[in-house]
Amino acid sequence: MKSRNAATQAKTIRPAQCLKRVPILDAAAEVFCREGFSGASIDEIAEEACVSRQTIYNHYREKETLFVAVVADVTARANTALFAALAAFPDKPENLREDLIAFAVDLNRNCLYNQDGKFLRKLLQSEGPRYPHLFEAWREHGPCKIGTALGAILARLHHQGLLDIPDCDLAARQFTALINADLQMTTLFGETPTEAQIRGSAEQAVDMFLRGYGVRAEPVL
Amino acid sequence: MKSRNAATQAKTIRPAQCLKRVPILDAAAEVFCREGFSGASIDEIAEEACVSRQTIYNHYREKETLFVAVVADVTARANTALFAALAAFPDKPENLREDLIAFAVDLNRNCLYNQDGKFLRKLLQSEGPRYPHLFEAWREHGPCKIGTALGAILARLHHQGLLDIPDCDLAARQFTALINADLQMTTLFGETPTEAQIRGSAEQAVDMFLRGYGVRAEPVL
DNA sequence: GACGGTTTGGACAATAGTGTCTATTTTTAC
DNA sequence: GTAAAAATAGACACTATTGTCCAAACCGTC
Repeated sequence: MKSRNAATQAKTIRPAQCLKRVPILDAAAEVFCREGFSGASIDEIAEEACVSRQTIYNHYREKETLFVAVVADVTARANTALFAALAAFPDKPENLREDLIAFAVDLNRNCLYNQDGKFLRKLLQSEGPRYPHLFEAWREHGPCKIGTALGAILARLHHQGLLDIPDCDLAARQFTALINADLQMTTLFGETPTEAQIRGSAEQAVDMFLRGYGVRAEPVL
Repeated sequence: MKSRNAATQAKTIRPAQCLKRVPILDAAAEVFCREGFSGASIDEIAEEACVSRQTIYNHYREKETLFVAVVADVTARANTALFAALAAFPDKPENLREDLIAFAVDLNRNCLYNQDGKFLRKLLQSEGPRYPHLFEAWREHGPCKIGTALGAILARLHHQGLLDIPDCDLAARQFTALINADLQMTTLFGETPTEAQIRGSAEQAVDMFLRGYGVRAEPVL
């Protein structure tokens, strides 16, 4: 919005070997998550990062630039965690119930209910409409991928005769919904669920899922 | 935070017959929902309500008072809508599948995915941690009640031999989770689902629910 | 039409936050 | 050791916003 005369302070620091980028991004994620975009102040972020305010302006020209960088940072981490969880599902499951439960626990613990997941839940909802393009990369590589990728896994299980699923994409959405069923009340408080809650929720969800889609001869023990 | 000398402007307008309270509350809900608490300005609310800024300060001493009033207003509406949906479920369902679908549609359309539901989803998440007591009335009468009340309905259906449910409270949570399974991706965009989406989601959810908990002789047609 | 309660508009001080500039110091690299 | 890069601290203009004060205009009813 300013005239930005190219001679003086027109460029930010890039070189990548800077000690302060990571602390700034972490602190900014924390404060943005707690206060929202307009509620977060640069001073507060600087203090939490143990960094001078000017340093932040050196790296990111303005508040919005910093916010964009934080979102990119968090979404990248969230996506790699998501792919790791998907890749960890065994090709030939030996105990289907246990494998599904382990997958659900992994997904919830390392993707949805860790710090990054909390950030994305809150910020996407509050600032998403204002930055339509900003979370698009995450939506496409994250939640959209989880649908198709999990759908593919379920299709394989169906093909292997371990499950009986008419619509695999729908079943994938239902699976992710079920593993959150017990935890949504907890997140209403703004708290993060305990390990025991995550485990219990996953067991209940998988049992319901298998009751609906298990091969009807007898549920896998 | 100010000295507030009791002689001058110490009391707000109460008499209840004031033409401007409703427009103010509606506009404030809209702006708070769109901008968040700290992002919303009194001037913006006044303009949207077609009201002088001073009028707002006459009714509600400060921004926070207005916010509290808005939350109370919205939660009251949301709770009555919720009880209406619960009360509308028939005592002796004739066609269980259709009755459950109608209930799910009613719940989603009139409680979770209308304007009030959007407000509560967004504001509880962003401002909930800062006002722990503020949303408590809604949580107790709303989401907590929906669990027990829906659990009671399901227990009755189990008792009537129309369903086979080992844990009714768990089944209630799973039911609400399932009817949202298809819509969560839509809400990530900040959009509100269409009537057709709500209907389709309800059908898929009830079918899955009945596959898991229907009496196993034959699914109700 | 007079009166109390309500609404309005404008002016105002106080505060807080953004972004800039500059000079100085610390760290890193060669 | 020296030079470049990065970090710091303080002061600054500018803007936006909150909340207050006041006088005038606008209702309704009696």
